[in-house]
Amino acid sequence: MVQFVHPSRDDITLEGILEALSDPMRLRIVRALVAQQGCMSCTEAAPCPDMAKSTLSNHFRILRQAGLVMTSKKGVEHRNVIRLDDIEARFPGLLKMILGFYDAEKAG
Amino acid sequence: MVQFVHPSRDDITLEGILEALSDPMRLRIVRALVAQQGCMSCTEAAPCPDMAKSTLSNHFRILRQAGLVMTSKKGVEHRNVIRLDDIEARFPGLLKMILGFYDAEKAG
DNA sequence: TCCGTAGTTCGATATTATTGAACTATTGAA
DNA sequence: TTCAATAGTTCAATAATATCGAACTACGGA
Repeated sequence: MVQFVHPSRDDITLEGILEALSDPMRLRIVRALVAQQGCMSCTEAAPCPDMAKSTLSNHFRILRQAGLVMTSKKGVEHRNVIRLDDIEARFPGLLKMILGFYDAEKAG
Repeated sequence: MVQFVHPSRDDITLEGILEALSDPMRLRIVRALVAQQGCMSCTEAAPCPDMAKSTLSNHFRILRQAGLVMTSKKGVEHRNVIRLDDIEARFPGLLKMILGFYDAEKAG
């Protein structure tokens, strides 16, 4: 049985957040999770369909370790939720600002 | 004669900024440059004294490419300045917020 | 019980970062 | 001028990290 380790709110670091969000694929995953306002399986939140499962799994592991994502098991799939409250408590406004700029850039 | 390439303001990307700031050493360099409110040589802004010159040089190259730092040559040394205005124009509030959280974290 | 699905883990390869050594450009002193 | 010292870059080799496919685990349904 796979058990996930999530850092407590206070153990979320700026370095971890920046490191996690510095990868374009992970930024897209986080973007999708925030937009969803609920949980998504890993495959649902996948940033591109041709990415290897193992790579996707690794990205989620990094997002979990950074404290950005909380994963629980539900049946055969994993339910991933963005830890909005914890991130907001730790770094108020940061995620919203980054995603805002991200969206603006994508919108052109 | 070494000539430096700096992206124009509009070519500064969020991805580039996040990528550049996701490295702790580069974040410390940027921290120092902002605090200085003026130019610093590479060695002056070095995040730790035992870092290899080539590594330090590479970090500055990444910061330049991201559009965070502007480097000009003055005599035997390089004058590095943080591109505050350009970054603020492109991503208002972002750098200030990140550095604010960084300082808060360091203050413990 | 057996098959399909969703993810993880593992070992190998590909990419990226770091390093020391050699090099360039500039300054200052003999 | 010439020589040594300084600041930083470039290069080639190595160290570290990311990606991948294959094998594996766990669960659900036929």
